Amino acid sequence: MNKFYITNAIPYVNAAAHVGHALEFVQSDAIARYHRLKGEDVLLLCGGDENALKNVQAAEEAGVPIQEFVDRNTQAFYDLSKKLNVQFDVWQKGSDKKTHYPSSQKLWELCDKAGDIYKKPYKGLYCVGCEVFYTKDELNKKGECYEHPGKKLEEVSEENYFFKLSSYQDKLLKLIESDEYKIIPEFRKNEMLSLIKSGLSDFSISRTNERAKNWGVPVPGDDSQRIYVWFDALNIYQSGIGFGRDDEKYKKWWPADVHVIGKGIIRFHAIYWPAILLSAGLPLPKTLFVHEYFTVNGQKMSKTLGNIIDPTPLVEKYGADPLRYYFLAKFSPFQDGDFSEDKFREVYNADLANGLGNLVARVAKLCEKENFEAPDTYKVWCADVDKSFEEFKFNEGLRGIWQLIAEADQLINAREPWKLAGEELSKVLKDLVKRVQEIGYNLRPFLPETAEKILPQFSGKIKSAPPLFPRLQ
RNA sequence: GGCUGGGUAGCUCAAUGGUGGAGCGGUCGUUUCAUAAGCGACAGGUUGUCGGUUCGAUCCCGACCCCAGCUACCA
Repeated sequence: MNKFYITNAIPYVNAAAHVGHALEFVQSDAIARYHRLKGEDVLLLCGGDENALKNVQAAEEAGVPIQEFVDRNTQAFYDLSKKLNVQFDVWQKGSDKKTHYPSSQKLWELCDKAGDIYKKPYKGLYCVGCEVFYTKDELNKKGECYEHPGKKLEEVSEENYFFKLSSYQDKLLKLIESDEYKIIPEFRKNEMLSLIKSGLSDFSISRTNERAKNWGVPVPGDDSQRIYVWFDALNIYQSGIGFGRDDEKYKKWWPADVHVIGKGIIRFHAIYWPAILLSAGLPLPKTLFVHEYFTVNGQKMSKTLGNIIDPTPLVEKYGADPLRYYFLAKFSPFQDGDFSEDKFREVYNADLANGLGNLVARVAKLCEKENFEAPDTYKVWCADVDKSFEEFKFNEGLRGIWQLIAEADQLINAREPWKLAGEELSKVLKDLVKRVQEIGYNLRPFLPETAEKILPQFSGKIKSAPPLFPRLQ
């Protein structure tokens, strides 16, 4: 049995989840379910990026101890995943001292042994908002960072450890160019290639305890420093499957078959991460699937704009599958798409209530009246669905399924089964039931709850049931 | 500023170097198995602007305008 290891990006837990997180959860879950249903041995991982300094700041602001703060926030993300019927097999917390700490320290030691970690005094412009050092050419005309215009940068000097990213420029270029580490979509791959060609600089991978406020994974062999963000956060993909503590498990699952991420963190996944793994002598992930973002009225969601949409009330109001459908069917993963509840409601009525739900209801009723007994479930994957998971174009797979729904509706109108009887009627019903079974079967990775209602309803004696998706007024 | 993506019917998007398509919404007709659902029909949009290449461009080239994103701690 083939293993398939997929990771969802580790949410940054300094703030609450928004619909964008929900989108990625659902995408990862659909991919994982598809491969699981294909008979592969699948593991889907997510977790909490908890060691970042912003968490410390946010916790202080909230007046809550750091650990309690990250536990609470991470839990909120996990709860959201459950509400969306997303099945994470592993939820790895970055602040877990037993599992994650030793794993990140091992990774550090491997890179250190390879001679890729060195200490040097670093003097730089530090943005307190970003918790990051910038070089002059990374700042706007006023010498401020783009994320926090109006905020003056501090000149800070401290000794940090650095990772020799510059040594891996040529190797990375080859690996990405050849698709040995495949970046999807193509335009993101090209973006990364040109970034690598423009030259890579070494990056800082530690902070003093003071700056880190004693939060995060201690640097092995130097208790005055903590491992800094990305070196540690990316390693959750490994620590969650036993790296550094359970070799058997790690060897079974690593490397990741797919990392699912949003475009905002592509550099770290496309460049930092493979370089770190190369240094440590570990296998590289196979595919990086980079999705775009939700916008609201054409603009990015941001705290400063105050246009962040909380998915939780939406799931509670409409249920997981309607949202999953809207996310997966009505957006291209490779293009920003505008999210709106009004549009969602329109889609709900048109596609779910009038389309899928109504078809299931009308066929069920026709069968019930005839005491029709279903033949075995028709178990065939649609070509559109297979293709959509190969290419990560979930919207196209669902479009294919909705084509089947339209064809079934057309068939009913054409054959008018309510006017038929006997042999002729059962032939039509048999055909219709087969179609509904096919639809239910293919719906499983996308709308698991709905599929789990349709398939049992259309086996054995078929009975009418309450509407799958009551029409919204 | 640099880089990326995009500007096509009310909305969301697709398409090809050769008389501009789909879905949704809307309008009209029709059916009754069904969730006031289904089916059928209709929709005239100077395909961002200006030039160029071409027998011919929405699709190729150039310039420009507009929108969005990334610019090293964003799903």
